[in-house]
Amino acid sequence: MDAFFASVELLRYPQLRGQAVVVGGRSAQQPVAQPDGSLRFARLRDYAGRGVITTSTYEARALGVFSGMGLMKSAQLAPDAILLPANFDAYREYSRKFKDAVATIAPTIEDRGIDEIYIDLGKVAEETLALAKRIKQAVFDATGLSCSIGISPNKLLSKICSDLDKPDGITILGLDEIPARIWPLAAKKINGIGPKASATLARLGINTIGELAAAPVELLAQKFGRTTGAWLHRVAHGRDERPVVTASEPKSISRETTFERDLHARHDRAELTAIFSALCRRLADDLQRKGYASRTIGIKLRYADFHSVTRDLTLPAGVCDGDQIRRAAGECLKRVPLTQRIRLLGVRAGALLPLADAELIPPAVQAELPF
DNA sequence: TCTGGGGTCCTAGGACCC
DNA sequence: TCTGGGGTCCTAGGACCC
Repeated sequence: MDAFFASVELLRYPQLRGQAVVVGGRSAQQPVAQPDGSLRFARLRDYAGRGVITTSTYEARALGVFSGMGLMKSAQLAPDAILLPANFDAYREYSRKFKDAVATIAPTIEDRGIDEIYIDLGKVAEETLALAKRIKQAVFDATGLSCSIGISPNKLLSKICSDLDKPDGITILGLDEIPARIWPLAAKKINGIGPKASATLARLGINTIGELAAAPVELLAQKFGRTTGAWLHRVAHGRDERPVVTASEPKSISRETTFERDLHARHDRAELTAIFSALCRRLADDLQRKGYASRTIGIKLRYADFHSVTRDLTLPAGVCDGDQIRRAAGECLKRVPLTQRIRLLGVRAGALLPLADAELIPPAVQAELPF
């Protein structure tokens, strides 16, 4: 989906169309109704506090403002951009709508998050371009939103292609076109090559996918390890055999929060304890609502210097009760250094078991366990 | 007053078992 | 008179993605 969160907001506030708009910031102000009936929108320059941009419109991107950028920094680049708080319930609703719309045409769909899917078109007997147009039309009819589609022989290439003609684009690619259309692209366009790997590649003089394809696989194996080296070689040649996976079970569920100001374990103990317990309760709610128990409870701390640590604890059986999670997480907390101020606290449930057939730790037994 | 929140996958070492 | 070779589970960290 194109600029998904921002585009959903524009459905609600069509008067903002054509303007630089960003979504993000937990404490961002909702628009305020004016006496004349119009809405007054917050501007980036008015924002104070922590937070990042989750999505920006293409007009905002033209000003250098992208997802992941800190709001305070983006305010310097685009002080007049409109800032809207995120409305996740609405995004989930539109996510459901666009996926359902695609499923009426091609039901073999792999979920890749709130705004992205892979579709297996192998069994859909229709000319490719007409099919792509029909899918886009179905998405638009269901949501009023545009999307960009890449069609190719595999997921790796389709993912790259979907990005080549954004927004509202269609890119169709055959294997014979890899040298001309894929090799000139930056190596980090490959899903799985992030900042670290591209930096390592750059140090080897490898910047494009074509340069990666031409690199000796022994060199890649030497710098990245055998498995990753062989993978880099394969993907640079456009090779990918992964199937479209239509169903999967969650591996972990977590809740975390970044504080408005860094907190100290001793000095701000009461506040930290309240936040910690609230996170555990929300995690317990999530688990029960989704029908899972967890056998491994973990915590995450991010210190003021942004360095993070995790600790986890595997239990003899599953838990999904807030107090039990709180106690297990409390044990984890004891194993973590607490001298530096803390900016983030999180709680995670791993080793998930379907609640229906999970062996649980009864609360009465829990009291006797060493945590 | 840089740097969210929710995930997945991989690696690597140590404990423990046969 | 050194101490094999598998295997699984647990823990911690890190890269990466949406």
